[in-house]
Amino acid sequence: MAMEKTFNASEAEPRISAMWEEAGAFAAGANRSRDESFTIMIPPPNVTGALHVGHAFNNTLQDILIRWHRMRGFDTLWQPGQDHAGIATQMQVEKMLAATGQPTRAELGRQKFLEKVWEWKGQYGGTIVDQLKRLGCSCDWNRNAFTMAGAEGDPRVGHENSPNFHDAVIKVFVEMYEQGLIYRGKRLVNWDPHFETAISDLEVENIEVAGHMWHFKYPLAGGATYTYVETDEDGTVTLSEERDYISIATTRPETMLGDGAVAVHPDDARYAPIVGQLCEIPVGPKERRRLIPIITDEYPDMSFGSGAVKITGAHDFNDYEVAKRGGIPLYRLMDTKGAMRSDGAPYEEAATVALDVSKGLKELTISEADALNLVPEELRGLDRFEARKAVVEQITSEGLAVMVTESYEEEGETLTRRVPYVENKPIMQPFGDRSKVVIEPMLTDQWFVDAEKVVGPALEAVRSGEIKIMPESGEKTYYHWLENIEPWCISRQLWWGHQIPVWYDEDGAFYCAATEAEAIAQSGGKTLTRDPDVLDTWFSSGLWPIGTLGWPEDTEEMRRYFPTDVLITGFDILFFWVARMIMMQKAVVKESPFHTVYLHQLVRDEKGKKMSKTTGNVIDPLEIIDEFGADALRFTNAQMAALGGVLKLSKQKITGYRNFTTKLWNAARFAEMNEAVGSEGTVPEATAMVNKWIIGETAKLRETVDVALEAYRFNDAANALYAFVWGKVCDWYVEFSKPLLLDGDAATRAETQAVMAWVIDQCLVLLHPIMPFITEELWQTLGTREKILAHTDWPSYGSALVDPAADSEMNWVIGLIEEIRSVRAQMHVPAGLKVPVVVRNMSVEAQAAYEGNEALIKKLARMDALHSVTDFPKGTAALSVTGAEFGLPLADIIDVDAEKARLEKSLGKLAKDIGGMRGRLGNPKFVASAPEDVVEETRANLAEREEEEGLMKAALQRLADL
RNA sequence: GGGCGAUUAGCUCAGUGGUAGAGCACUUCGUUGACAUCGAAGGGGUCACAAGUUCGAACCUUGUAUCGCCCA
Repeated sequence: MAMEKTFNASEAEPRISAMWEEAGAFAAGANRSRDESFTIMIPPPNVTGALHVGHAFNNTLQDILIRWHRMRGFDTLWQPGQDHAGIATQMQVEKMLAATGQPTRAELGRQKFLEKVWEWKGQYGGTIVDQLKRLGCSCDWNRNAFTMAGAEGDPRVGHENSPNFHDAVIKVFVEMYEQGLIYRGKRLVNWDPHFETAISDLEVENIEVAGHMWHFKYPLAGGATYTYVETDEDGTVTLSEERDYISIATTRPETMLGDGAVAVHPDDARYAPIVGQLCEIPVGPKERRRLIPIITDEYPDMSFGSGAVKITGAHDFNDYEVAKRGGIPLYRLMDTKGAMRSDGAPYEEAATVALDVSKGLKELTISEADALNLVPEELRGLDRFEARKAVVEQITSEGLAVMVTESYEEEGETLTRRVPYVENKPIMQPFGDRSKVVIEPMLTDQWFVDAEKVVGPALEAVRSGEIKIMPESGEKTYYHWLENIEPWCISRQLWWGHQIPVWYDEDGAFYCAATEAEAIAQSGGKTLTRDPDVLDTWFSSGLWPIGTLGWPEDTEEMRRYFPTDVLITGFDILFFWVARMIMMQKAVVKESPFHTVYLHQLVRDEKGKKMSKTTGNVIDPLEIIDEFGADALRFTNAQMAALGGVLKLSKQKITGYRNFTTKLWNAARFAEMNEAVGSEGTVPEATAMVNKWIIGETAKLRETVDVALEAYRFNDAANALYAFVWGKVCDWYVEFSKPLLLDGDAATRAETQAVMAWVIDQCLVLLHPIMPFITEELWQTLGTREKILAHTDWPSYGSALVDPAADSEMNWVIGLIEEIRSVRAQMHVPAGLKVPVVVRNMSVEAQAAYEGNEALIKKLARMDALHSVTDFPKGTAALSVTGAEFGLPLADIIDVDAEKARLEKSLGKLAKDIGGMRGRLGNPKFVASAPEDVVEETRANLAEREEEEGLMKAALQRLADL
């Protein structure tokens, strides 16, 4: 049965996948031969997800580690699963409903809508699993988990064997609540007006956009005036005028309606005369303008704008802090959609109450202030950006905008006019990372994790080295965030998610319990209503390491596989997920969930740009697998995985590694054609130097690969394998073996077959973690095996197999062949022509090396005979080889000028090297301070180079005689 | 503004103190019995710049320039 010339990936991959699956090859503990476990938790892709290049990269690295450990006999588990992805999934299903003409979410109601989501999940939730299988991921697919498993409505499709994740989430919430780590509060949170839910700080993207800064006058109450004085650095007065207003700059005029105060810096002399007075918000019905106090606070920056800041505690995070410090009421202006409120009492009524508050006649509770709608009737119900326009217009038309003089051209003349002072300037605006709409700081009741209370052990775990974050720069980022951590808002006003286990009675008192029955019992038998909100998706994925192993039950898996070992994930979710997992596992089971975190960058296109649909530079890993095979993509991923490096994926690179699979295939094909198959796995005995040499090289490779993988240097492992297979086995060993296999005696032939078979097998074994498909296919094609390759033992041989004599002899042979080829090419000797070689002054070692390998030297250098001479004939090109003076007698063909140029060039290079080495050795300080082996090596090197130089010089001399 | 990182061959990037590397691209040659998805040979680099530490610096220190990323 002759092998095909190339590996047919599209035919073989599904077949091999099926074989692995049937064999249960990836089950937890498969091929286990020792006690240590090795566990990786997959970063659960969104259940809505489709495989993109980032997943492909990330999962390739995980699979490499998993397969490597499984082959080494560890009790290995790669835990797969999906994340329920609250917002993303709810969005996807709503889209589907709209596209298929079904009732909307609101029309369906909560229960029916959730049924639709579960249905959708059953239908499409397995997509990513199939795609990961195509990549060759050796997860224990029977254990596939889901972060919503066991929640209400779960029909258990696609994660039938996963534990009851929901119970774990609820238990943790209740426990953390009882420990005082979770609390409910009315706080300013990031509100997404599109999804009408609170989101966490991390889900907000601050993007710089073109914005405006308006300057308005807030008139002083009762027409009061003061002298406004500006001075320069020296204290010289630069401006002094009577004012009846205070000037305020704002980028958000629509929030003026909710102002509770104007703040100035306590050191700001300009406003000292009016601190404590009231001023008027210059918007709203003229007869009912609200008055607010002018207060002092450290927050305003005296050099920014006018130095005076309006304080809208309910719509700005900085103002919120000022308002809390100053006891300023928080007036909410918008509804959940980001429109101006239209609820509550008429403006006049609300404004009257607010005025009493400003005057100190009345105090409001937070809820009372929140109930007050201070939006004037004509603005109620308007979108916030419409309201902004209306407010600006109103103020300007009333003459309360700060005016500046602007010059303009008209009919060739330069004229001036007075215009409102509006600065065009870039401002940072918050956007929802999912909805892409402007986020509104909003005062709402939410649930929070008191992050400050759980952050300590998480910080300590990394500081103490219990958890190592790679690359190290990740640790700095981690510290920086955790040291400045804010409360984590975990409630979401969504339907798809873990519903918060809290029930309220009619009086608003609440009871936190795992079940409704327990809550009722707590309440003393009252009628209760459950909190409609669900938990942030990241709250549940934060429990991934234990929830997937059956916690809170005391399971066999928990005991065997927890704590897990390595987490491989993208840099972008260090805070979202990694830090929170550490915090939560520390809080719940008092252990670090893993000992190593490997963070990688985003996978980009070949130019380093982010892949995006709009740019059109998206590479679809499934198309790549179709075209080049999964192994080529995987090898490319491994090869580009330099720690901390930018990941640039190009089709050209993938093509190159696809070619590498072909190269490997053909080396195996050569072995098969020469019956060099059927290795027993034990290192073969060898007598021929060639065979001893390649065995030693293989041993070095195994060490290099293990050292690289141990250090998560996937690129080093991949590059070493590539260099070995292509540069050592294919370029040299296969060629060396030909004379032995074709013309050698029976014993040599048998030995070489055995060694070749072993070497190819070792290539397959060592390459398997990176390229599982082609190696498995070849493994089973080349012999009848006891075990599949995925379960074959990883070798442990090492440098003891290196034979120094074989090593130096073969390197000498390679050097000689390369030198002959080089001279031939530069002298333009026809490629097919066999040439004689002359030699003199051959050392014993050189003679032995030559004679031991004459057949293959002759073949690979295309030489016909070696003649010993006492003097080189005229027109002989000298070879730069140690241990003997070799030459190519090319009297008829030699191009004297070309040969002179060649010699001079190599002499130039030699002179540079020799100069450097002599300089160093001539420096007594070098000899005194440098390590002995460095000095020794330099001496030996120098001697060698000097010998070469002598040969070249003599050759040049001979040319001159021609 | 704060933090982190990068700058090495035409391109993409390895290289943590001891002779500057790989892949691709390029040039020349090749129907050599595994492979043209191939083989052989070759050209190509003041390691961003400046100063310092050192016997010795692409590598360590400081500064400068340029470019990224994260956070405000």
